[in-house]
Amino acid sequence: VQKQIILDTLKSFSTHPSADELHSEIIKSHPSISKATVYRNMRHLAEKGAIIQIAVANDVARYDGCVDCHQHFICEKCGGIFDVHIGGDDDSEKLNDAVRNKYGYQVDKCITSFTGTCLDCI
Amino acid sequence: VQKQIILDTLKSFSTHPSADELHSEIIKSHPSISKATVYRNMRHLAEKGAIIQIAVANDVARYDGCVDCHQHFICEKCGGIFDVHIGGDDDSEKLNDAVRNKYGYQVDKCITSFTGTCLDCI
DNA sequence: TTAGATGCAAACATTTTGCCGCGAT
DNA sequence: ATCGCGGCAAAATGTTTGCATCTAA
Repeated sequence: VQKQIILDTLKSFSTHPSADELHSEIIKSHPSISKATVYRNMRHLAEKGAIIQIAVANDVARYDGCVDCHQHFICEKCGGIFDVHIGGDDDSEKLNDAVRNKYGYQVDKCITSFTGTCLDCI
Repeated sequence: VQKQIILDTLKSFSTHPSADELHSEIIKSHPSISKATVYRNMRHLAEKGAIIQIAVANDVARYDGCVDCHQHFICEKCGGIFDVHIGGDDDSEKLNDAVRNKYGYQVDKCITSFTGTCLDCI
């Protein structure tokens, strides 16, 4: 199954690659894997919750193989995405509960993204 | 200038329309405005900070004419986006400062998005 | 008269799909 | 034999751009 190759390759990234970047990396070791397969499996993995899809304004979708770190810092200069660990699950749950109580929605999760300028770009 | 028409129409929405939805609404009153103009002006307005572009996973870009309410709840069933007001600017600033202190990035803002199921879809 | 804005259509990039073949159960 | 997965290319989608035109300063 190619799914495992794709998942392993994604996890080997410290950055958060797009499907295209991931495919470029994968074909170095598995030249026959097609882009469609990468896209298909990325979607399946994201639906299963095995990976996280990061939606970025004015940019393609990026993927994160680490499902535990839910926060990202996005540099508006270079487009880089960096992991951020602020607060904890408690804080997230507190926010989720606040939304549940105030609006009645069924809240699955919350994601906080920071934007600005990264160290290299300053 | 069509920019004002576009901005006014966006502000008349209680929902957060895509560029396409916004264009459909605009041509009801101004039939000659083209999609390219809508896209162009949306980008300019978003760059100026007059409107907010909302990036959604597996969906097109949506726009928000209200720049003050920075939080959204996204329904994964119907794709609807709803405004959420939890916490305040203080909380945001506290998070921003935490990221600044821990990582040294220049943090412009943070956005918290909640996902789950909305009232209609429950 | 110049600079910017607009409409139209074509171009573009990203992502999805159809179809066929393959391999495992 | 069947069923799902994968490769390839084509399609679909959303967004941007080139160009000619028009308007306003």
